[in-house]
Amino acid sequence: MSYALGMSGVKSRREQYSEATRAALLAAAARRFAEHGFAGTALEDVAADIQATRGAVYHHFANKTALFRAVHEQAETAMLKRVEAAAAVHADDVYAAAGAALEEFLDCCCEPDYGRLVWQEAPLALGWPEWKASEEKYAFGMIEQTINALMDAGAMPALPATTMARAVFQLLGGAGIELAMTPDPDKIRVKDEYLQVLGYMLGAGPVEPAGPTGPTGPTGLAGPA
Amino acid sequence: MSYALGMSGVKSRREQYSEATRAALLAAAARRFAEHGFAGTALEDVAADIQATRGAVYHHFANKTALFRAVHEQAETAMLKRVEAAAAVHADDVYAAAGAALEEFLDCCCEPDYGRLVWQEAPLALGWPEWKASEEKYAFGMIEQTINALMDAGAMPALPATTMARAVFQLLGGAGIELAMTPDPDKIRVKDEYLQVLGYMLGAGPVEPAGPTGPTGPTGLAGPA
DNA sequence: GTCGGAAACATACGCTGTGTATGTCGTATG
DNA sequence: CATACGACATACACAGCGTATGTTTCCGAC
Repeated sequence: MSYALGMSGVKSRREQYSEATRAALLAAAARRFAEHGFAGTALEDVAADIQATRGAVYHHFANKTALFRAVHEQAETAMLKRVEAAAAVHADDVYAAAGAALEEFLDCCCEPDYGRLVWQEAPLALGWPEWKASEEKYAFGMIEQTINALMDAGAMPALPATTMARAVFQLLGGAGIELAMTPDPDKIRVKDEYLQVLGYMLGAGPVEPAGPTGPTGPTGLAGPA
Repeated sequence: MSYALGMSGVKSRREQYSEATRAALLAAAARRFAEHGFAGTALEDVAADIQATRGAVYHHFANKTALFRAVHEQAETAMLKRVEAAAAVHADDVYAAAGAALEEFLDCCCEPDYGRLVWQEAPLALGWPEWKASEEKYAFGMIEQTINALMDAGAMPALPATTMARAVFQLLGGAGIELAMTPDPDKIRVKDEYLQVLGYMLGAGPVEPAGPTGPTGPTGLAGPA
């Protein structure tokens, strides 16, 4: 057993190089996957972007799917971090927190890569079962939590929570993919329209066309009566 | 120009044979695509199901994508026909018609093939832009029509209709895919839960847990106040 | 310091599957 | 009955994944 220093936090030069190429591969793969889709990208090209060969890819990842899995996981954790940070600002107000989280999520989807990667390619690349299991950990888990909080607060009748969460989940996914594919100049408008519609559907009532910093917050989620 | 009889409705024996194999190919492809996905099915296997070779496939269809396109279009028109028939029963009542259409659509999605084909494989096989354009003609067009009717009837505030339709569209798609993947014994329960949730989101208010033939119809869509 | 040894790649190969080009056979038509 | 065309089957070229096998470079021990 050599390389005993690996676990002490000190990285040998070889390890540093290796991690660098691995990171570079991930970055290149993310770009390619987001732009040309999973099936549309050849590992040869990914490797070429790094001035390497497919050998490097297959050294760091078991296969094409594993590479995508890594890219996907990276994108998801980054999103989750952003959304949690946005929600944490309103730790005292459930409604404001939900609204902030919602908007931050939609912003993530405006990032050209995220929507395509997570909502379009992932189910294909990973297969629906694994994709669903993955979302259970990320977006879906977060949504279910929020839904439960809103139900407890009385802002929403006690419907089957899981199915409700799934519906919202799918709704956000649709909005996300739509936003990801919308040309830049229209993004803001479409996003606002989605916020309105989501506010109506979740708040379960007509919503005044509040400005982005209106009295009920950007989502139009109405507080308790 | 020979075969002048082709346009008089009379089919020569050759044409009959040709159409038969074409139809058989479509049927076989539909099964394969639904079961193993687009990327997971080899044209070789599709042809083998017909006791033919890939030559036959490439004779009738330009390429793999074109074959899928034909299968997809067939599934969509069949669905549309069913839903329209279900809605036509309640020609006088907008709410009942919308409810019947909704439930029939979900039933279509319970068909093992439809959900997977249309909502999972189609965007991949056809590419997102073409898939979206296609849905514009089928499901989405129908939904937008219904939404407009509901808005006109005052059952729904005048939100951005197109975005609202897109949201509902995505919602139904999600329900469809979920139902398509749900094991048989749970299908009825999940479908009912979705009907409840959809009723809440669309009717924009709490919904009494009505039975399948309750006073407000199976969707829980409330009539005008 | 030098000497195994292993990690980090590169190179070479086989396989599967698509798309295309060419061949063959039957059938409709003059 | 000869000929042409449609409906396929066969054969081939090529791309892309996965694997097996080198080759180099660094690390650690003696």
